[in-house]
Amino acid sequence: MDRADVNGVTARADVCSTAMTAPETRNERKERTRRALLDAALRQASERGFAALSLREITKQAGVVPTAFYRHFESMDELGVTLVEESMRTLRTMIRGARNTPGGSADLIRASVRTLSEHVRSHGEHYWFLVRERYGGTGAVRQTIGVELKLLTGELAVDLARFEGLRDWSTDDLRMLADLIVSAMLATVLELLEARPGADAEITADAERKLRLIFLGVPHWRSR
Amino acid sequence: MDRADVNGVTARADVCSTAMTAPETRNERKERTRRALLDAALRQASERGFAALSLREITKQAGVVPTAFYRHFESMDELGVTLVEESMRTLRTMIRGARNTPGGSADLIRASVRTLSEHVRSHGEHYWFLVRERYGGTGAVRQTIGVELKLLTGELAVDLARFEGLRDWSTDDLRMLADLIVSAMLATVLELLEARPGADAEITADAERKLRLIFLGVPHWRSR
DNA sequence: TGTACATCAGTGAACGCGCGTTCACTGATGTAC
DNA sequence: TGTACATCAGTGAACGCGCGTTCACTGATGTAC
Repeated sequence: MDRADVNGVTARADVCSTAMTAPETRNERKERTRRALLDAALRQASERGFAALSLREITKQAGVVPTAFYRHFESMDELGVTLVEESMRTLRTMIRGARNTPGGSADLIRASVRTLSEHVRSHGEHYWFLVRERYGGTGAVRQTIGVELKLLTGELAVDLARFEGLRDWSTDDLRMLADLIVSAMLATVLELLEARPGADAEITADAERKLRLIFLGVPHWRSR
Repeated sequence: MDRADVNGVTARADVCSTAMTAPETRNERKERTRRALLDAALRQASERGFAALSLREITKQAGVVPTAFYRHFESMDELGVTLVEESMRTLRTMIRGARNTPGGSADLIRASVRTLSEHVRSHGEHYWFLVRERYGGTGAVRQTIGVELKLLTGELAVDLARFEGLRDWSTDDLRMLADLIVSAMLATVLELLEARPGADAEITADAERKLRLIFLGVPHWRSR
């Protein structure tokens, strides 16, 4: 496969102009090329890392000539930041999903971990990208992810403050707890990504146990 | 600086052949070039990631012509694996140091975290390399680190088994606990590496609190 | 509706550059006698 | 100790390749009248 031929629309339109194929405006076609570029970049970045990407390979996979790249992005960095934003949106969606599950504390842990693992399975490339670039990346991409993760940790701390045994915890202790949870869950994400798909149940059970252990300590915590 | 001039020995030997400068055999000089290559590679890899290295830049920094590289390594991959081994040796030294500190449980946490943070400060490049390639790397380098980290976690689990409250824990629970500790400490390492040096005290205090919280849950753990 | 013009996504040739790797070489160090 | 030869770390020219980026272009789509 040499060209993905994203823009073979013209031919198709000629063949079945009277059928129900969308007429597709110039803007729509441009947007489609843009997506093809982002998708190709995400796929490659989640495999080899963003730093190893080449503009020429991306455009080739997107079925477009190298110079066309500049019609959509000013530089690879701009594309990278766009990918961070999209991946972060995925992550936030997951967290919102986990937050909104009803049920008691034990069920909440189980439900949250399940939400996490399903999300990792269905958005693997976004999670690969985030984990990879968080630790292995450079420049704007890496930094943006770091900042966004700190924000998410902060939000989680606020969520935690609403729980029974945590109401009287200091802000700083809550942040510490949120931090601990986030790093445990990031490790879980990496395990899920690296594992053969069959091992999901084992990994999620493990993640649940880690969270359970952490929360077992909560009632006995003294700030000083 | 164009050349590091690792091998400017001849000139020096000419000038002060009667002084106490080492005569330096051919083997010693070769070893010195090898080290210069490894050092240059480690420095660059810990900044930009191993995947972004170029053989030509490494040899330039080592003060040697590109083709000389092949006198020491068959490929960049071979050099990479050597770097993993050296970094892992550093990590193991640290863990051995932490293991051998005497004192009670609370002191042990404090002393271990201190050992960790001092080690990260004095071997920053090794830790950058490990963290970067563990998550962001590819191929042999990444895989080797993953395996070695699993081994270390296993050793930690064995260590934990000796503690009072953990004697009757199942092997699997101990591994889970060790896993949790390792991921929390890896997150701490990354924080230390990214922080301005002044923030060390804060970060280590935070790491201590995380470990304390985890161990608070231990007496209340029920395996099933 | 039909025509004349503007827009602009995608093209393709061309550029200079740093890359990894080959090869035959040089000349100081090491070794055998 | 002195000489003749072997070793081999480092050299430098050369190669073909994929890279990012420039530029003038084409021709379908969109717009104004």
